[in-house]
Amino acid sequence: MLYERIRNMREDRDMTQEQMAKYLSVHQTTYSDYELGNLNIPISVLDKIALLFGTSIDYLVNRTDEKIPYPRRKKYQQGK
Amino acid sequence: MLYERIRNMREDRDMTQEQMAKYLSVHQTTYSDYELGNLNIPISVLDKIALLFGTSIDYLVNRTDEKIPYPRRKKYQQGK
DNA sequence: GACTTTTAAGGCATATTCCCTTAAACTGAA
DNA sequence: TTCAGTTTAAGGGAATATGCCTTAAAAGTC
Repeated sequence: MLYERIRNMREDRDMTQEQMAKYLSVHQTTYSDYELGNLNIPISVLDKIALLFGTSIDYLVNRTDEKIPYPRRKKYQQGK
Repeated sequence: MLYERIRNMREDRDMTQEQMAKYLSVHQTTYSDYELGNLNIPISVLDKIALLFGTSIDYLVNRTDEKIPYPRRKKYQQGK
């Protein structure tokens, strides 16, 4: 499943969907649909999740098994 | 601009939007909207672009300045 | 200038998103 | 083992976004 890692990392941190939803400014049901793969996760959301979990988008979407994030850009502005 | 790097990497390779569109199985105008930021690029598309350009999604969306991607997963299935 | 190639804009049917309400699943204490 | 509280998921629908079409504009080429 595409977003299995996000679910696992959330559970590893003992966070609820409600907490994640609040952090991401979406509804709990929307977040649930993200984890279930019913909805495509927008880049802006993946960006925030990667930041929260200290990993890369590539890792979140299973492109790599390396958990450590790429070095962040100095001037990087968090996407809206 | 969010997708400026994609445009630059495409031009570096002397590819037209039409060629990119064909590779991604979308219309040229859709691809144009991607580069212009009029449309959000789905993960599946970013994945294919990263693969084509030999970089990471994180690099494409300006999360890092590191162009070289982490090693790909062995069993990684290209998302639809 | 004319011609070709490439990129962008306007418009629109369709698909998707996100939230709401509600239901189901899970937890733990009494 | 039931009951209340918590957490997650399903159904439905208004609002929004998507992707393609046609066409226009821009950029090269001769």
